[in-house]
Amino acid sequence: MPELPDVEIFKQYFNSTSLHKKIEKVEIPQKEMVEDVSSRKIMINLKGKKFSSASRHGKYFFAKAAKDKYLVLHFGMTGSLKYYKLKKEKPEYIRLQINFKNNYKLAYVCPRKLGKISFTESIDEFIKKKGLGQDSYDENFKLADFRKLLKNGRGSIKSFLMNQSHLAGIGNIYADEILFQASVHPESQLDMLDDEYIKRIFRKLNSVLNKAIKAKAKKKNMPGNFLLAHRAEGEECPVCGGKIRKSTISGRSSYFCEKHQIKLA
DNA sequence: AATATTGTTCAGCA
DNA sequence: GTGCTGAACAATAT
Repeated sequence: MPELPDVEIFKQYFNSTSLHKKIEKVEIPQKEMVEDVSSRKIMINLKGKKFSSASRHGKYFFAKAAKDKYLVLHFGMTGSLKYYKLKKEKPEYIRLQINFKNNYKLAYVCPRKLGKISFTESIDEFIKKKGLGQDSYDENFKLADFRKLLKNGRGSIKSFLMNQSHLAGIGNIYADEILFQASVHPESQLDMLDDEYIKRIFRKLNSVLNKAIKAKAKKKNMPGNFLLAHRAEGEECPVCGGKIRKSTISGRSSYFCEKHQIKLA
């Protein structure tokens, strides 16, 4: 479930396992998943280097291998990272693997192959080329910026929150969660949201991402009033006791409480 | 067995 | 040109 909080946790995991270790070999068994560059280029640029830091923009992950050299990973719907040593710990569906000199390996696992492997000389250029908007979990992202962004959008609030060119990092699960916490129906139209609603959504956007990251993006650690653990038709709303409903918005399953989430349309 | 699934891209349309 | 919507994509779990 890699949305922003998940990728943030992958970054922390990477930082605590894979920095400052010499890279002996890079294996890319799934060349089709490499985008815009050759897999050869990635291997050549990583071999013999050490990762010095990692960063994230929206759902994209960047690992710095040298000055102006970054491995880029996107996790699609099912991607993850695993650092391991023993053969019996080796995960299935490895699409890229970094073998370190200390005999540990970092595997990029992606069963459904909807992720992407890439490489860039400039993170800013990469973000621009991808047309990604402001990162949703950036302390410089303020209410005034959010207001400005909303003015340029049309359609439903949920589609807006999920649109990576407006705001990078929020996907289906967390868009639902933010709107659930803000008591706003996902199909509410942007032009109907007054400033009170905008403030509320923005506050919840921040608090939901914060709490999700504190919970290590794990469902079982999430606060009890989160929708996340109750995403099923007919479930009881953990906030007001209403019924959880499901509908399709922007081609994705949306879950919301029919009782306390108000529809503005 | 049929159905659902966390994301992005691209064609089609307003 | 613009920007939104919905289908397609791959492979698995239930």
